[in-house]
Amino acid sequence: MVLYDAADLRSELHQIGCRLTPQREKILKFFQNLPQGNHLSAEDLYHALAQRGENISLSTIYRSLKLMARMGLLRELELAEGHKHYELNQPYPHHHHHLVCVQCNRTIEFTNPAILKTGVKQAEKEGLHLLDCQLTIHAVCPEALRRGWPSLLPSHWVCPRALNGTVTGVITEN
Amino acid sequence: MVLYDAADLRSELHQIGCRLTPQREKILKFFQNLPQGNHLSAEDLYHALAQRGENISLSTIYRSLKLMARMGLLRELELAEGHKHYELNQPYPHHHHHLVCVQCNRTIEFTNPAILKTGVKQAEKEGLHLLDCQLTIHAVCPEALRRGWPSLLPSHWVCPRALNGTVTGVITEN
DNA sequence: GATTTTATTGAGAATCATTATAATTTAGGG
DNA sequence: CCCTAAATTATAATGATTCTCAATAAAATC
Ligand SMILES: [Zn+2]
Ligand SMILES: [Zn+2]
Ligand SMILES: [Zn+2]
Ligand SMILES: [Zn+2]
Repeated sequence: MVLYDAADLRSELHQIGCRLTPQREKILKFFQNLPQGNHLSAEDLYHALAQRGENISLSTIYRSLKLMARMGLLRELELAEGHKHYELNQPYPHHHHHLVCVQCNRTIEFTNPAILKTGVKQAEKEGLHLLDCQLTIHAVCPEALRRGWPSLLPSHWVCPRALNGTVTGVITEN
Repeated sequence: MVLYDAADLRSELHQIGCRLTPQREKILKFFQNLPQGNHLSAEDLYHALAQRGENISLSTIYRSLKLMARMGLLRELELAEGHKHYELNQPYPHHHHHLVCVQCNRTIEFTNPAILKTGVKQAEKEGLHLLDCQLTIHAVCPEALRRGWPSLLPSHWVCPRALNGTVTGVITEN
């Protein structure tokens, strides 16, 4: 786990012409003390801090999250909920990915170094500078499947799961 | 490439208690005729169809995109722009992933069967029904790096790229 | 330490994407 | 062809995020 103290953070900020403020310090510290596996929205963070007596305005929360994500201190996640979530950005070997149930939003983390390697290779191949690399697996729990969800899937839908499956419709070579 | 004609689409829709409408037919057909590598937002699609003289209301566009994504006909993508993008959902072996420049939004597709395998394995392990599996690689082009972007990255930021890199701050075992 | 400069904060307005509402139209089973 | 439920449309409403600007506070300079 990588820890930035106030001095580290000040130094990182100064390098890009930004200042260390109590708000930024508290936000980063909050993420550092958050148990692994938590993914907070701006609103989540706002309320969590408020509960601790730290009243940081929502504007500042949004601004800080974006800034710190750009700085590489936080990681911005698109899970399955319509708003962004953030977590501490842990470099390899703590880099991980997410499996999300689109029905109940349960999120499971898993590591897989091969994926990061793929990202490194792909970015290199295209001459780009890699920033992040996220595998997001969308799924539904069996309970959800039983009621509601399956009715919206074509009965024979086999996509990505179907490594060798058949599909209806005309299949043409492309 | 998988092609659904009107009859196929009607059948898919009827299975879930929905009707075939000219709007739905036109939208699907539009995606089927779209060159590989295009990723349209709702607004994009709205305008593209309008240009062809097909005036489908934005509400219907939004509703159809969501429906078809749930049906597995389309794939919903979270690229780097603040709105969703859609493409035809091609099952394996056409399943692919995306490398995005967060500066210019250029998006490059690539295939990698190992990633889908990881998704299948992970979902299975957790007892979930896999729906989709997307590796999204965020990067910036060198031009962007030169001006602007690098200034917002700590000079020594090495994350995910740094398979063996060093990081400032206190590193503790976790 | 006081002064000056400039980034940052906070409250609220504004914007953007998306979803909901309700009246009208239409698909498709009978 | 008729009837009912589903779908479309225009519009309002929502929700997340960003913007604006006056007030505040870092930190560079004196
Ligand atoms: Zn995580
Ligand atoms: Zn959430
Ligand atoms: Zn694509
Ligand atoms: Zn776009």
